[in-house]
Amino acid sequence: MVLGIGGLFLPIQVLLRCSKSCRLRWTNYLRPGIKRGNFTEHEEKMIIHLQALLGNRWAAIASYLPQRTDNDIKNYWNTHLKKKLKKFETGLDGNAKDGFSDSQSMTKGQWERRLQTDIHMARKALCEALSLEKPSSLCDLKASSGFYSMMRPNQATTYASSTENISRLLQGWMKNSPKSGRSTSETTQNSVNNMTGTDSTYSEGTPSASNNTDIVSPEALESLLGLDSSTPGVSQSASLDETTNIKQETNTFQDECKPKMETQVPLSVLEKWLFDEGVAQAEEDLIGMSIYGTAEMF
DNA sequence: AATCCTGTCAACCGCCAACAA
DNA sequence: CTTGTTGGCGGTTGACAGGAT
Repeated sequence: MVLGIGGLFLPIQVLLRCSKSCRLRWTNYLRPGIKRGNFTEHEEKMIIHLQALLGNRWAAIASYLPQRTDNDIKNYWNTHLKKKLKKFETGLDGNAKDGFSDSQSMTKGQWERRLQTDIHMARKALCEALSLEKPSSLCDLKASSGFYSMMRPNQATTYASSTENISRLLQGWMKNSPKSGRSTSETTQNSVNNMTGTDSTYSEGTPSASNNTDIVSPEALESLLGLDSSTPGVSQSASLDETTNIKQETNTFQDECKPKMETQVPLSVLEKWLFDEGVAQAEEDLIGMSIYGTAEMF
């Protein structure tokens, strides 16, 4: 049903929308330059990274993906990525065969390995950022339950409160990633500027942060992040050179974060499985990633 | 063909902060 | 300072489409 007004034919719904709805529809749907559907792998990786770093702060995440709306990213997270992480988590619970048995476009576990590498890179950037920053923050963080707690938005607030940290952290990761439409520093600063306004109180814990329900279980994410000192899954995923670096960085980080951590987390099912799969495939994937990384630019 | 189930996504809702009167 | 308005944000809902039974 349409109504004609002064030569303009408008859907009846338009007339019933409040200004707020109109704005929303414009920003989420009508605004020119919006890219819709079919998230690229790099976008997916960025979302995963940023979600891990920022929590469910979709507007902030969207600022790094100029062509995507926060709503779009939020939907994509809720419908696709959360599911993938869940699946991954299920796999860690000893039902790996169920988790990975599905025939998907990617080969068995490929996505997970990539995700693992992605998160590792994010962690690497985090290490760099933190090692540059006051070490005392690490002590605060280690007081809580390990690295995962740091990544949990409600507890990560201690860390996330420092916009400098976020900026540095993201720069650390993004310099390893295909450049986006905007330059890294530009987008980072932009986002940081966006965040400083409302997030100055973030360290105190915002409701949205504390209400975050998209949290993968500590075990799953710690394993994903390769927290445990024996991280074959991660090191197997990296090329030799990078493996060395990562190992060093990992050790550094663990030394800083969990110096007294003596209890070795046993190999997760996934890690065992990754171990079995061999280095070759992992390296192949990683090479593929770097190729992808340079090829698929915005 | 009909029904059920599931996935997707635009839109709505409520909360909060900024701003103006 | 108080109150009202507006805009931004994140969580959630509901309509719709497509596949499965």
